[in-house]
Amino acid sequence: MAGIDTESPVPKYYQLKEIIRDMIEKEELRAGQAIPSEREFCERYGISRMTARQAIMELVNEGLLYREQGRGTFVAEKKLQQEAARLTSFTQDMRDRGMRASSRVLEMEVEPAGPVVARMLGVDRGTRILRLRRVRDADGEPMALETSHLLYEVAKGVLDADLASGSLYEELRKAGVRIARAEQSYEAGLVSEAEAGHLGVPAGSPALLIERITFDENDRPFEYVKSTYRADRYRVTTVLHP
Amino acid sequence: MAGIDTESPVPKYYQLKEIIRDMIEKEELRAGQAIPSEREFCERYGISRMTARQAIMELVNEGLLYREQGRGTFVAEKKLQQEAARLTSFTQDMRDRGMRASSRVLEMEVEPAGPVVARMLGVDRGTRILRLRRVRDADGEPMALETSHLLYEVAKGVLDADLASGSLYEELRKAGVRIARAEQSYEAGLVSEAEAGHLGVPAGSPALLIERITFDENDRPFEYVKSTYRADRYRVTTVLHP
DNA sequence: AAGTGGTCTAGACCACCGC
DNA sequence: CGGTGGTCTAGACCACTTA
Repeated sequence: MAGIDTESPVPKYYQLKEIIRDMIEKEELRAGQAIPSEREFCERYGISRMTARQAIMELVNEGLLYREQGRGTFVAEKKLQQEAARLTSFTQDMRDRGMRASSRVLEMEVEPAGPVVARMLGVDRGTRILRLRRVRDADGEPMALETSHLLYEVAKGVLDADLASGSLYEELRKAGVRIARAEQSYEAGLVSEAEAGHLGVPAGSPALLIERITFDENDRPFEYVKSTYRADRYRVTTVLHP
Repeated sequence: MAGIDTESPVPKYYQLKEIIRDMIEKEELRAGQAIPSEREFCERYGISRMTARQAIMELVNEGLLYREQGRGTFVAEKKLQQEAARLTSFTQDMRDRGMRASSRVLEMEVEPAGPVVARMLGVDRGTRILRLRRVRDADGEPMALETSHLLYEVAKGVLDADLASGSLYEELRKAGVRIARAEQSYEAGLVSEAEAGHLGVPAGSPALLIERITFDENDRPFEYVKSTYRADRYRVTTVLHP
C-alpha cells in the first residue's frame, strides 16, 4: 500500500485507514507511539485535512488510536482496543484475562424443553434440547458452573466433540453455525448448597449470575445458558458511551 | 434550547447534538421517524453542513440515530439504542425500566482525595474532591446506595443544584461538562451491616456492586462512583456481538 | 427531478502542548 | 515559539432513493 489511488472507487479516507492499519499491523508503529500528524498525511498523500481527519477519527472511534490535544495521535494499547463488550467463549474470555481455561462435564443429556427453556429459545415445549452442565476451571481452579441448553437440531453435530478441553463455540463454528449476537444479563446471587462443592466455596458466598441467549445469523435463538461465577474470581468490565 | 449560541464556548456541533437529543427525549421525534436533513439544520441554525454532519455522525456512532443512503436519518428504536451498553444516569435508567427515580442525600462533603480515589481519577493525593453519598430510590423504595467522588473543580458548579430530585448528569451537562465515556465494572457482593438499613434488606443479602469511572471529552476522568444495588430489584442486560 | 446522505476541497482561527 | 489537534466555513460533485 504505497499511496492513495485517486481513481479508485474506494474513498480516500478509507484507503488512508487501511494504510494506517497496515502500519500498525506491520509494527512500523507500536503501541504508545505517535502516528504522523494530520497535516503530515495531507502532504504525503495529497489530500485535504478533513479527509485525513475522517480516517483518523474513525480509527479513534474503533479504539485503535487515541488523541491528545496539542500532543498528537497515538497507537492504543491492545487492551484498550478491546473496549467494547465482545461476545466471546469462556475459553477466549479466560485467555484474555491471562488464564488457562478447562472444563469438566457434569451432565450431558438430551431432554424435552421445559417451560422456561422453551420460552427462552422461542420453541414449543417438548422440543429436543441438549442440556450440558459443566464446571469451568481457570488455571485449574473452579471459576463457574454453567448449564447450557442447546437446540438438539443445532447441537447434534458437536455431540462427539471433546468438550472438556475445547470450546463449544469453536465446535459449533466448524459445524457451520454462525453466531450473530447474544443477549446477556448480569445479576448478583448466592452460591447454593448444591453448587458449593463444585465451585469450591462455601454455600452463601456471593456469585455473579450470568444468563445468555445466543442468536444465529437468522436471528433465531439456539442456546440458553445460565452460569454461576465465583464473585471472588470474576468481574465484568465494559466501556459505556453516552 | 431554541437555537445555537455563536458566542458560547460550547462548540456548535455539540449544541446541535443537545438540540437533537432534546427533540428525541421530548418525543418531538419518535423511534423510526426521520429527523430534519443535514441541509435543513444548516439553514435553520445558520451553520455549515460539515458542522451539522459532525453532530449527526456522533449521534449515529452513539446508536441514537441511524442513516440510510438517499433516504434520510432516523431515530433508532430504544432496544437498538441500548444494544451497545449505553451510559445513562440513574434517573434515565429507572425511567427506561418504567420506574420513577428519586434520591436522598446522606452525605455531601468536600475532602482531600485518598489514595484509591486519587488513583482512579488520575490526580494527586489531596486534590479536592466532592464526595456525595446517596440512597437511590425507585418508585419510592431503595434500589441502590451510591457514593460519587467528583473532582471539586468540575462539581462546584452543581453544588447548589437540587440533587434529591434531579439528575447529577443533567446538572453537569447544563454546566458545560461534556461526558465522553465511562468504564464500568460489575461484581457480585453482599450487603454489609452498615448498608442494610439504608437498602431495606438484611445484611448478607446479595448485591450487585458497580464501579464506574467517567471521562470528559479530553479523556480526563472526573468522576468515580461505587454503587451497591439490591440484587432482588436490579439486573443488567446487554447485547454482545462476536 | 428533487432530495438525501457520502465524499472532498482549501482554506481559517482557536486552545493546548512542549521547547 | 512552532506544531498538534479541535472547530468551522462555503462551497463542490457523487450515488442513491423516492416520486
